[in-house]
Amino acid sequence: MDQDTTLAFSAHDHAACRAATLARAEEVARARNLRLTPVRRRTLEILLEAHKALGAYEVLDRLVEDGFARQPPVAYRALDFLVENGLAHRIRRLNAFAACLHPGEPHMPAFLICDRCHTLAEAPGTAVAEAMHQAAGAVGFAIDRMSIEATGLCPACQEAAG
Amino acid sequence: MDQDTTLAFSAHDHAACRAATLARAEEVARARNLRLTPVRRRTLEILLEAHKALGAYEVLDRLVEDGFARQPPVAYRALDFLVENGLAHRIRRLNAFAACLHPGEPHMPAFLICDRCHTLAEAPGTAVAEAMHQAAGAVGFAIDRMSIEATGLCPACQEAAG
DNA sequence: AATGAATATGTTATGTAATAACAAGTCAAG
DNA sequence: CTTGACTTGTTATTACATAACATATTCATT
Repeated sequence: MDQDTTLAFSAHDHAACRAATLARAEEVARARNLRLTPVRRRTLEILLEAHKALGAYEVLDRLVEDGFARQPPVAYRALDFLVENGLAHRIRRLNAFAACLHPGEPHMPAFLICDRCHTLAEAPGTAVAEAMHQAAGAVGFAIDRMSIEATGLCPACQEAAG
Repeated sequence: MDQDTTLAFSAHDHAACRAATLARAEEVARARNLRLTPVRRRTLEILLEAHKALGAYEVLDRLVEDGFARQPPVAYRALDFLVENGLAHRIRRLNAFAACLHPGEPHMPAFLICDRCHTLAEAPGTAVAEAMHQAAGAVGFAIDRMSIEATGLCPACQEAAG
């Protein structure tokens, strides 16, 4: 298991973590000629600061604090842009969004959502994705995108819940 | 690959298919002492007739035709009951519901959603689920439930689009 | 049969998530 | 310096989901 995944369930330096991820995201944007405009950049920062999944309207609330208009499209457009470009992920079970922790690296995240503390971990889903492609291939289905999400209890909450 | 999955993407006798599935669902309900009341039974029939994923309000529209009140809880309660008891599935990517095609048989469905014709197939996701449990176990996460969904093109639509 | 606990339904209202549509502004390439 | 692509501002609407509480039904137990 890689380090980042483990980190999601442990205490760590959020500030350093998010600064590094943001820096990597900016590199990716530059390399691909993406326009990381103020709203978009701020939206990504917000997701990184939260370090968990945020609903579009929660993001919007924070954008408002930064002077942007309180209008759903403001948040949705920025979030959609980030998701389209692999800088954020959409968590369907939560109707929420989270910053991608591995921008640039092609990866198929499998999300682990704690029912109790709502921490979100991005586990490496390569094996999962492979099994999925196999199952789909067997019936001739050509996969474009997939969402692989699980709910349950993170290590800490398992202890707490006994 | 099992037969049912293949069937989802081919022409077949919908009427016979849904009658058989409904019969199996009724057996399951009897065996487990579930109360398959009129709304619930009718809701299941509606899902089976559609043979694709339906939004809660689409289900509600059809329930209204059968004399039930046009109130969201009517549809949601019936749908939630069916999902809770494994007689239907919730497709998160679509905010929609579909009848389970294998009621009673424990299974982990992997959903394949065609972007073009919106057909939904329930592929056997055992291998996928296993890979998932492995990935989760490695970080100490205890999975309760998971959703495995993919969008893409079904065989027929690949040809049409190709 | 009476009764009480659990379950299911009827109903009103509200909360939450997401998008349509169009006008106006920005920016880089020709 | 203008054209075309992209981005943003703004209004309004649509879609999805649940809270809360009253009523009724069911079923096991007296």
